[in-house]
Amino acid sequence: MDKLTIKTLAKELQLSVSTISKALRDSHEISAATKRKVLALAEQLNYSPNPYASSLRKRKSKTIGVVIPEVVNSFFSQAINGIESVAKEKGYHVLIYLTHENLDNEKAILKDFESGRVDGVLLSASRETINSTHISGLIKKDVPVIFFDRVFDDVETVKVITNDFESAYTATKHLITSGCKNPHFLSIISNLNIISNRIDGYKKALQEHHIKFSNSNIINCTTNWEHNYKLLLKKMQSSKKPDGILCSIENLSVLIYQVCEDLNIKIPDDLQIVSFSNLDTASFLNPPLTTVTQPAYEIGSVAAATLVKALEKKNFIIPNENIVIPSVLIKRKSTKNKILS
Amino acid sequence: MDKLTIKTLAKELQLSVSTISKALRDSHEISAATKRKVLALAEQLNYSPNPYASSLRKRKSKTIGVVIPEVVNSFFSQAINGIESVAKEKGYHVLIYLTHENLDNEKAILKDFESGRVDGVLLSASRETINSTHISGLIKKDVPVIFFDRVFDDVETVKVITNDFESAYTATKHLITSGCKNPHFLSIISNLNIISNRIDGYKKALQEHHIKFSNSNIINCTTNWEHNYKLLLKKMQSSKKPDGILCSIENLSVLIYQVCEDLNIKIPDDLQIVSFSNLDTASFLNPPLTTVTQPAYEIGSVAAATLVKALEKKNFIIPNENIVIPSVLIKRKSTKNKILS
DNA sequence: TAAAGTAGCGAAAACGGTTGCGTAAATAAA
DNA sequence: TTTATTTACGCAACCGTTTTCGCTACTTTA
Repeated sequence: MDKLTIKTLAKELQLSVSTISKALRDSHEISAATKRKVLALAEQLNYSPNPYASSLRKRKSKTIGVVIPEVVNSFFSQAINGIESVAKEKGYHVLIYLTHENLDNEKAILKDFESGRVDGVLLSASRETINSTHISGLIKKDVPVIFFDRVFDDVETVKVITNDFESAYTATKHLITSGCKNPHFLSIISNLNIISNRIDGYKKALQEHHIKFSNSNIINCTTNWEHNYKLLLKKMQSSKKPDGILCSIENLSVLIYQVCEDLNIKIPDDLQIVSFSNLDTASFLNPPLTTVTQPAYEIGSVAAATLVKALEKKNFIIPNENIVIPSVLIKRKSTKNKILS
Repeated sequence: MDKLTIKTLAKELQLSVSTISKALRDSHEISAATKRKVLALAEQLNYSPNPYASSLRKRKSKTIGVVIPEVVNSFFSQAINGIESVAKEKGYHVLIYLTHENLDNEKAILKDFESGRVDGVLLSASRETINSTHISGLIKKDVPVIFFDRVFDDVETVKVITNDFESAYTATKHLITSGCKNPHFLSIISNLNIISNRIDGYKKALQEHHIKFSNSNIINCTTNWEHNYKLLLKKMQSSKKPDGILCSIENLSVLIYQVCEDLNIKIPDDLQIVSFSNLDTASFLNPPLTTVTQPAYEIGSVAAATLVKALEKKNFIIPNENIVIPSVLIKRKSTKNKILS
């Protein structure tokens, strides 16, 4: 079978390729009758235009690149869901890349994007990322980059985020009013805004309740599960062990549950826990986990919609703006919900 | 700034475009000295070749299309993880498409692939899919399609699956030997192989233990959460209510936990549950959920590796073969683990 | 020394659409 | 009827690479 191109149609209908092309794109230069004939034949032969030829000529790929740390994660998979829904609606295709929380991977991916493979980028930085210098190349090539969730302030673009500071503040306050005297902050070492913002919110709550903060209140995990486990095990057996934990990373909440089980620490009696988490199963954990639930789907869809809108404009300028979609604290049984006066 | 193409390099170095192209691709026709110069300039100018021009010319996109029902799902996100890892290693890009369990969406996506957008396809069918007729167009255009997990026997290609029949058999047997007299099968209406295979495995276990099977033993859910909830609620209050459930769909396990909580049904005393599931949180549910855990990552990576291998061959032929990677039954507290003689 | 082979590079034709411009015929305006 | 305008289409350049083929100069072999 011969390859089926626009030329096939042209020959068959005794028309020029340009006429076919215009007819297929519903140009006003072409008569309705001709359009009908062309569409009919295209349909009959099951013709579909080569996207790469089109992309080459139009300098548009109708493709967006999504760069995230990981996919096995409720937050990110929900965000993808949101992204995909608007991409599909707007006729865009989505390329997915995982950094696995590694900065070099992130750099390599963004570098590849300088080839023009994608029209725009949706990026959630890895935990190793310390600034946004590595995206300057993309900006220079007029490839818009929109950040979501894990953003950097030093780059002038749209950042779709949640209210990390307030959420951490509220969550910590919830721990304290539920009786915690020594709430800790469980997280990862990172230069990420979301982390520092959450820490700040946490600190503010401590301050308001006259609980003095020390650096040992912050438990920093790594990517090494074994190491993290031992770290937490040790922490939970120390003399000044926490009676409350604000967990900043969804995956770590499972870890702290594990440690509590192994050490026979009762939640919430011995330790209260609230975690930033989008787990569907939060309410069915033992005990049900109090969560700061982020609007992951919305963050993804808003980021994608903003990007697409920019791409469709003639001379798009990405405003330097934060779009904040608030998280919600869902109180469950891993905290006591006491009301203190 | 002028656009940076192979011509820019050619002009700068007083060489022809073909020489540049060959140098960049490390052709033996080009001297080492020239290659060095070209590479150096390319590096210096931060040149990266246009992938669409290359794809057009080479008729290869180095891109694979991944079509799955949903992404907010431990199994599929782990599978993506596996797919991405081999794609990255082999220099392939991955386009993600979600069917949302809808056959029309699936058809539309596969239809789009006939344009040559992707070199190959990794497909896990939607629950509505009843056969594989809609992929014949792709096959005709020599776009290899490899199925994973949710496969169809009627298409001659590689199918990467797990041992659904045996797993369901083993899981059901586990329920029965743990004391269940009336184990039910919780699932969805679908023509999918995985469903019928699991039902067959379930039936075989019943038969071996002389438990008579009736159609009412199979609880069929839809995509409507509310409807499913009511259905289960009713089922669990009926006179012949189940004392054991084999849940065939990960998402439904949360539902049954919810119903049990609302009806104050004790797990595992009143109802034992085992679910096909890849939830990280399974061991921390209340009670910990006995699961048939599928090798999701491996299924994804094997499927991707097989596809890539086929794509790299000159005249690839996709063998008609099943690659079976076994699941493992992990017994936890949602079943009793009694040992009956 | 002549014939044959090889190394290194360039010209040009693809790959499959898109688009600015030109033009002939048809229609409208003068 | 003449002129201006519109309609509908074709021509050909172009998007940025890749690849075949041909050419020259140089090296090897008989």
